[in-house]
Parts: sequence; structure tokens; C-alpha cells
Amino acid sequence: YFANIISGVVKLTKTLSDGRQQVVGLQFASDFLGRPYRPTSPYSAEAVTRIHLCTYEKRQFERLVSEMPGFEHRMFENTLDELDAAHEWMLLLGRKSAQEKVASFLQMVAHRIDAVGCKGRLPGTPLQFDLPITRAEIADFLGLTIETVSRQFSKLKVGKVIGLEGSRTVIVLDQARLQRAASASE
Amino acid sequence: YFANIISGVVKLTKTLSDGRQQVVGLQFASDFLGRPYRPTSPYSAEAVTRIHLCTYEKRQFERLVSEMPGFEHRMFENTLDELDAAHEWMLLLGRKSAQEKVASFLQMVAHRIDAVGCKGRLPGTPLQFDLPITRAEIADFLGLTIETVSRQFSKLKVGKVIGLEGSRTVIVLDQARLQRAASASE
DNA sequence: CGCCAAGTTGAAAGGTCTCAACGCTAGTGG
DNA sequence: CCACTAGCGTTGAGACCTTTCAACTTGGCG
Repeated sequence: YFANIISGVVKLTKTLSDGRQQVVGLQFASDFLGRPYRPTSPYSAEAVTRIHLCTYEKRQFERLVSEMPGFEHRMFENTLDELDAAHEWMLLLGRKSAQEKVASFLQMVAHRIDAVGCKGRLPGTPLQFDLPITRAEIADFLGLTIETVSRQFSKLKVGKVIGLEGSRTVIVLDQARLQRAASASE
Repeated sequence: YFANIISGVVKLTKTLSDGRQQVVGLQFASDFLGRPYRPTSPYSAEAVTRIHLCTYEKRQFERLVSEMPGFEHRMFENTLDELDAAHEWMLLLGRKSAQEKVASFLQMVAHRIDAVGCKGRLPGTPLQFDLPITRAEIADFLGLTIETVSRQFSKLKVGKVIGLEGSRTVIVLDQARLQRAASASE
């Protein structure tokens, strides 16, 4: 089966035989799910929020490919973008410290939310958003433990870089400092 | 410019502003280089051996796309495979120990070499091959330091899992144990 | 009100990194 | 022919960061 996400968030994970898990992708509204041209996906997908999907079968996918000229092209471009994102994530996983990982994560979420959610946000207003996932899932995403993620959140909070309301709501107090803490690539 | 690799190995890297580097891909003979539909690649490419390329311009690429019906489709499938490989690598970078990383790396190279190089190898013969890259590059690939990579090679050698002739030539003595040391995904 | 899951915090253990010294090999020039 | 040098690789010791294990707190919900 294939699907497009209408609303909600889906995580793509890979797991080692002893249970260690790594999130290899987060898919948001309008993103595609499934592995074309293969019988099975090399990863598992799991909803992290309530979701609405638009599912269709392999057959229908093939019909779309053959009948809509631009369809496969668009899929191709999306896949190229996903590959770029994966590369960026490899840099994070391989070379960044826990502090940088968490800061980068917050920036990514802020960016995605900003692009979608709060169009009417006033410039200058501190950016605020809700994390779509739990600490455990963030840890699996960043290649860290829950405790380390929690400690880094606390550090950023104490340093007045972010504010927290409950454990899900994040307010970016100092975007410049968050940016620097994330150590973007050259 | 775009290119296909005729022979040799190319590494794709991303770098942080302070110089930390991560190899995000290794491209071998017959693989494609370049980022379609974007003015620039989000990574840099560097030859790690003497290479032969077949280069062509953006224009020619576009002509290939429009004139050869199956061309873009094949590119798409290759990209999907690269994405799968990237996901596998994210699991390695985020969740595996140094020991497992090095073992996984050796397995990957052995597999790639086996598929291409020594077709006439007798079953049962210990698999032998030359590493295409230096310790420093392996370290950048695995998200480790040179020293840690070196230590893990030594451990595998002492444990009789592999043998080394010089620093480039590797002989796999115990494929089963190497497999286990690599902790493949479920 | 009390329970359970999620999150936080502390202390100790462990793994990887850093810094430093040393070894090996190949190319160079005397 | 051979010391010499430079680059790559190995090894050791200590520092540092993340993990592990444990206790504790918070928040949502019956």
C-alpha cells in the first residue's frame, strides 16, 4: 500500500536486533509514504499523532505513473529532497554533540511548523510551537538517550535560549543563539 | 555539470564550519554524480582514487530526460536505493558502537567489492580486498576519529576476525563473526 | 484522590576523544 | 646505496561527554 498524509505526523524507524532504534525520517502533511518499485519498505512507519491518510494500492500508483505525465517526476524531486535531508541528518548524527543535536532538532521543527502553521505570526514575536513527538522519540531521532535529551532541553532553558510550557510547548527566546548552538553546515 | 563514474571512487562530504566533516556517500563505478533540478549540490564531491568520469552539462541531462523515456525512471530508482542506503547509514551513525561501525563498514566494502571484482573467487576461500580509502576517510564516514578506527581494526585483527597486510589490504577470516560484530538491522 | 506514563535530575560507569609519542613505508636527494 | 623526510597508521594515558541506573517530580485522567 501507498499513502499520502493528509494530516498528522508519521515516523520512519529502523531497529537493531537488540532493540536499539533510530528514527530515519519524519513525514508531515502532504508527504508520501511507501517504497515504490520494491515489495517491502526497508523501514517501519508509525503514526506519532492522530493521522489522516489517503491510501491507495500499488496498482493505482502504477496507473498514476503511466497516466499522469508529471507524477513520477514530482515523486523523483521529492525523493531527491528527502535524500538531501538524510545527508544533513547524517552530518548531525555523526559529528554533532548532544547540545548541537537538540538545537538543530528544534530549529528543524520550528522551520517546518513556521512554514505550515502560523502564517500570521508577527515578525519579532518569539516563535512558539508544540513538539509533535515525545522525548523518547526525539532521542531515537537524534541518536541519544532520553536523559541526555532532557538535560539538553534543561540547559537551553536555563540559558534562556528557549522557554518551556509543559514539556511539549517550546518558545524560542533567542533565535540567533539557537542558530549558533545548532552549528549549521558550511 | 553532471557525471557518471567510469572507474574509481568518489566521496560525498558535508562539513561544519569548524571543520568537522562527515562522508555522506561513496560513489563507485557506474554511479551518478550531481544534483538534478538544483543549481548546486548540498555537499561536496572529492575523488579518493584516480578516476575516470563521463561528464556532461545540465543541458544534455535535460535532453536525456526528455528524449529517453526510461532515463528519468532509472535515475529515480537509483535515488530510491541511495535513500535506503542513507537510512541504513543513519542507523549506524546514531545507534552503533565503534566496534559495530567498523565491522559494518568492512562488510559493506566486502559486499561491494565481491559484487564487482572477484567473480572467480572460490567459495570457502577467505575473502580479501583492498580498502579504497584511508583511515581518516573511514573515520569521517563512520563518525569516529582516526584513532578509534585504528583501535577497532587492531581489535578485530587480534580477535582473528580479520587479517591485515599493510594497512590497506583486508582478509576476512571469520565472516560469521564479522557479521555478528556488525549487528545488522532486524 | 491516586495511579501511570512521561519527564527530570543526580551519581557513577563506560566509551570515545584528545593529545602525544612512536612505527612504518615510500619517495627524495645526497 | 642509503640516510632523510613526510604522510599515514598505531598505541598509550588521561580528559571529557554520554550512558546507565536509580530516585524523584510532574501532568493527565479515571
